[in-house]
Amino acid sequence: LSPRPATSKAHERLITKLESIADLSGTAKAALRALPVRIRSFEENADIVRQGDAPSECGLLVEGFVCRYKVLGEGQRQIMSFHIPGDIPDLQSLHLRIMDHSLAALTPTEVAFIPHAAVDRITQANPEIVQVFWRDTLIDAAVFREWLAGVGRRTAHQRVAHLLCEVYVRLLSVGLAEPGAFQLPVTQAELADGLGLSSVHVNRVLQDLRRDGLISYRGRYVVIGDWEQLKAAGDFDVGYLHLKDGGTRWT
Amino acid sequence: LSPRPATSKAHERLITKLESIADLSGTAKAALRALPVRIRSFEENADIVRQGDAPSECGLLVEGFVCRYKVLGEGQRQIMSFHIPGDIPDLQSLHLRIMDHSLAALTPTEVAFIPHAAVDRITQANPEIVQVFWRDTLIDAAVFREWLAGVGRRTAHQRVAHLLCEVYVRLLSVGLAEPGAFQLPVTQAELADGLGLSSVHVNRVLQDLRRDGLISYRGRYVVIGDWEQLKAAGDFDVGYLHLKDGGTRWT
DNA sequence: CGTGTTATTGACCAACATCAAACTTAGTGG
DNA sequence: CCACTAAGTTTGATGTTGGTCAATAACACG
Repeated sequence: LSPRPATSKAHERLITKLESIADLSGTAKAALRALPVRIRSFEENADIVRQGDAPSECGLLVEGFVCRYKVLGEGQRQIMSFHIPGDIPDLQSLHLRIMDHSLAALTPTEVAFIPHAAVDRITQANPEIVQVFWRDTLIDAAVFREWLAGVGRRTAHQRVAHLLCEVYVRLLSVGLAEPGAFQLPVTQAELADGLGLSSVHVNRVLQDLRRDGLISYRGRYVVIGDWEQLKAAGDFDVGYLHLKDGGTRWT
Repeated sequence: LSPRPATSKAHERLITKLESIADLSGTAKAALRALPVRIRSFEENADIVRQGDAPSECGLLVEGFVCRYKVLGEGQRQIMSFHIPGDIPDLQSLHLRIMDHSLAALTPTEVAFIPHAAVDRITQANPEIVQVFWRDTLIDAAVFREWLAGVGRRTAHQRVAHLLCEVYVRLLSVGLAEPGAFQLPVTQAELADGLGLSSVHVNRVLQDLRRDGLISYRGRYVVIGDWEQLKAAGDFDVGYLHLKDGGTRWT
């Protein structure tokens, strides 16, 4: 579907993302732009990759929102991360052949698939690119750690506030949020699955945050009422996102 | 302190560990054995690296038990992983300069520090080694995901059982557990901080597991009473550890 | 033996889950 | 433009897992 503009958009998204976490030389950017991609669309709720699969490509998210999740024994779901355009949520499949979790579209989505072989080639030819890609997967891990700490030790209020801060800063860092507001195209049940809470409780906490003026929202559009208080409520410290400038630009 | 035997032990530990998750060529092993290390000891409870540090070396654990942890706003602690000999818990510091968490010795510990410069050199010279190291950090991330799912969605009983399974299999896979039994040199309060529970509750759950014959222990020595039931109780599936043979050898 | 840490117990409590119903909203087709 | 529907949000009532506090018992170590 519309290969020309979509592919170049894919490449620009990727470069924007990588430049938010590291510096890229001209050569590196050129090499990245030469990466072959195959665009595919997914509808809301479709699985992009499934636990147990052994994919031979990585999916670069071009448009839409995506999550990683596991389904546990009793049929409960835990979402382990949300992803925004520019992310490659299954970059890890490059060296971990069997998926230990699934990837699903939370909105209608456009994904640019890049063959593992092409990624292998570009990384072997260009040590700078191994570094950024590796770094990107390490930042994923840092985010998992932060979530783990949150689910393990933070209250429901802190968790919700923290998540809002995280999504906002990440969107900002790739130019996908306006100052003070952003799209969060996710149901409260999905938030709950990411926060280790019930959707009922998420709803109540969101109401508290609105009542206290920290945020407001209509539909899936979130407006930040008081950034400082929201950060405080979420015990949020950007450090763990390892953005290029330490994230100072966004806080 | 005793450089000769300690260093070679460090290298053997590393190689054993890496061979549990990937195949290594002779060249790769030779290169790894040439890695310069500086051995240091830490006492129980000492911090090895601290959140906010920008280490210039990676620590390869040679002897002892180590954990990664974060301290949150209200002074609560969340342990995010336990590490056993052969692990390089801060390998990530290679591409994530500022530590977003701390590393502490849970027992008297021996760590072999490897300068980042040396790791950079060995990886640039040997694509096989980038792959294993990268893979190792990806497996760390997979473990975080599994813990996240556990803390988010599993009951206390499941979490405790799951953790016991995990530690057991990981020790087995590097030859540090006998069949059916292993050392777990960790207090119940530390387990609690890893599981997102209170130490009181961990104690009660452990008693249940003993009463039901799934495990038994004296001091810090755990004996598995019924492996199948323990796995079932913990909803444990080795897949996420991404061991070389899929982990089938250990289950 | 004493002393400090860790494990265990009991009583009580709170955060959050569950269940179920009502209300909104956005979309769809007539 | 108006039912009609399905998804999502909100509310209330009630239940449970696991937390907190505090005291006691076991150890381990010098």
